[in-house]
Amino acid sequence: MSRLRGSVTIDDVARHVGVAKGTVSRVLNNYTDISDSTRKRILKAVQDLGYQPSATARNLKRGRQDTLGIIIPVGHGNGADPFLAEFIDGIARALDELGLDLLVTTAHSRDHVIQTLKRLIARRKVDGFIVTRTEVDDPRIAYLNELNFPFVAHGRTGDPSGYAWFDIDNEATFADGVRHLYSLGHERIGFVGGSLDLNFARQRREGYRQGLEALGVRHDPDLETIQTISEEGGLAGAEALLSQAAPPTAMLCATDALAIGVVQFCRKLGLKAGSDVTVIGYDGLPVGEYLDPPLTTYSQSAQEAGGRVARMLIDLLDGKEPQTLQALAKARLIRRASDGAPSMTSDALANVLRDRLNQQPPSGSKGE
Amino acid sequence: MSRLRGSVTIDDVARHVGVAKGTVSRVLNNYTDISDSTRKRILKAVQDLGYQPSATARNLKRGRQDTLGIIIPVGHGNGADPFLAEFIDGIARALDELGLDLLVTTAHSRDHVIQTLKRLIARRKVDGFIVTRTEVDDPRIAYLNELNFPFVAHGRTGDPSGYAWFDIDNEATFADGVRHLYSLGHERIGFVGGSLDLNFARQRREGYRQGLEALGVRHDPDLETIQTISEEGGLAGAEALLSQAAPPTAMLCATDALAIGVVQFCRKLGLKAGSDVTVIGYDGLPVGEYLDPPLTTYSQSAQEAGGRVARMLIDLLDGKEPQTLQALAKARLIRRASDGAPSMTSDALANVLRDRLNQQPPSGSKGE
DNA sequence: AAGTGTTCCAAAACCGGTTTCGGAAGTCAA
DNA sequence: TTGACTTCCGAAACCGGTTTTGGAACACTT
Repeated sequence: MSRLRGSVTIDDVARHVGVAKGTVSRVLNNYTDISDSTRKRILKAVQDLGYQPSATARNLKRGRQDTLGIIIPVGHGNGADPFLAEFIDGIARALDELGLDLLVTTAHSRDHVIQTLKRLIARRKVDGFIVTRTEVDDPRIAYLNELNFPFVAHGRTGDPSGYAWFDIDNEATFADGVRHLYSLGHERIGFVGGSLDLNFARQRREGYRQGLEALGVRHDPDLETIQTISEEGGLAGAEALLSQAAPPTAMLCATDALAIGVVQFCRKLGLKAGSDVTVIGYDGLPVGEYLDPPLTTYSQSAQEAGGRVARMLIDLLDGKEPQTLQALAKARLIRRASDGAPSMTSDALANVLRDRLNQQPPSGSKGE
Repeated sequence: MSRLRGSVTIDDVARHVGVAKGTVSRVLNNYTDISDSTRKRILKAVQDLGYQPSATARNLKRGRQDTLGIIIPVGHGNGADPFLAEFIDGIARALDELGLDLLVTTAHSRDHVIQTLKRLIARRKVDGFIVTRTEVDDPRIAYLNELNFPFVAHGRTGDPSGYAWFDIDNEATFADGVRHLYSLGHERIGFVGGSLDLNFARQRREGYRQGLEALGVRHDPDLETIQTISEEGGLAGAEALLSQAAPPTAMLCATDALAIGVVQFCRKLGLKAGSDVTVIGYDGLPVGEYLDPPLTTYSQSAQEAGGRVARMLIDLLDGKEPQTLQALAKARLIRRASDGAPSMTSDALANVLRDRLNQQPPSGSKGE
């Protein structure tokens, strides 16, 4: 009969038992107005025939898809983010328990993201979205809010009211970073930050400043630098901070990518991170473990975050108010080997650097 | 009227124009039996009302979902694979052009994979699957073949006939690796492989052997070791090969994870990869760039592979025969800095190693 | 015996599209 | 003028579920 491979429909079950298909449906949806004997006969038939309802047909009537969407932004060709891979893993695990699924799409520009959002919503392919890498002024969030379409953000925007989000307490974490460095004995603590368009970058700088203030250390603007978030940015940032008359003995970096660049710059100058100078990153990237020395960094569990965000979205779809779905978590310090007590004062460091910066070869030639 | 936010249905459009909804549908599906004037009026109304057909309703009738599925296997808690992140990116890009979407699920055990497969098929949520990390005897492929459900594998199984796949020519690539090492001057070339349950691991060892044979170099079983694919496996593999009387001066590794372990073991012994000993990996992991020295490796573009596999699956759904959809690609050698001409003979190396292996401290303490 | 509830389920409407069927109107040749 | 074809489109069936409606059968009052 049915030309689709083995697909058993509700009609097949109904016919097999000799009842109306509505009755089968009611049994499967736990209505109470079915006699025990009929219920049993139907359940047996469902078993025997291996019937599973078609998600499509059910969704058409119900108006739900049992599918959540995530749109991952990807740069031009430059691979995907390992954080996102784990994040998605966390989401998928959480959804699996509830029989929901995750639709993953990538978008390569700001316009493309909105366009994809629009398509997925109009075509009704998903019930809600998970938005990652929020910006201070995020067009996706504006769009979804306007449509009143359910979503949860991983990370906040400039105005974090009125929608559901889960975020790391960047301020507290970076203030903690400053405290940690200070307790190691560092007094000149630098900060290598990222573009202030990104909300988290702004918050991390704020946390750095708050940390200093809490300790009563004067905030020196020369110890702060803003770079693009990349290894190159880290190189530039380290150069900017270290070539000063009174360089920092420790550098707190907004991301691991920046920290990796900083460590590289230090190595080029023959400085060893962890003893000559201290570097701390943020992200807990696996790459950090293989660095020389292994990078000390703050980390949140991406998988945990994914699960958390997914559960929040489900709550939202169940009717909870977005305002009640806002949560902060703190990142954990993973001490590896790029931090330690200062081996020399800022002045001594400046002396060492003065010579080396001059004789520094133009490029990273390895020598024999 | 409609209680769903702004959702315009085909009926709205039909009413607005004053035609039957079937007519609207025919216009949108490019039927030819519609007069130009009617077509224009309808298209205008579609524009004006911002109508987009509901994927759900369309799928119900069509029996297609315009959605492909991928199930990523994840170990217990130990993060996701960066390769897969890029692979998914490649798939998503290819699908985006055609308006298809990708459903991503994770599974944490063999049974769970089959179970998820079953659910997704029975519920008719996807039209086809992409299967990654194939095993020599892969239950997923057996299951899908049995059901005659469309899928494309990334990687082959022991019996690669009868289904669509895309794979790297592991044999050719590893034979090429041997040739490369030989041309650098290495004569004792080792191989650190992975569990032979994994099909690619088997093929890579085969390629290694073929490479030797093609050069007329005698195959020495002592130069081959099989380890679990991980950094630890690499450490163990390096120890096994290097502690012999006639150690290899170069080691070809089945994956980057193994190669990373090998490099680490060498470093612990004070050997520098790229000069004292040569190490080549496979995977092109970004991590490799940050290694000291940066790892020379073979790589396929994960993104490209994803796109390729996605397009194959689409062809399959369009009715192409699976047998015509089988393709091999060759990996590219990315020369970084862990390979080079041998700086000493196997004998000399053995001498150096003899001392160092004895005075080797039990654990990886860094010293000052 | 008639009226009033329950209990249980069949039948039909509905979700929003696609596709089939058939017929009205117009065109053209005979 | 009539018959045969086209052209174009309305009406209805259909996909496979869920939900509403309504009524048969039975038990229980009064």
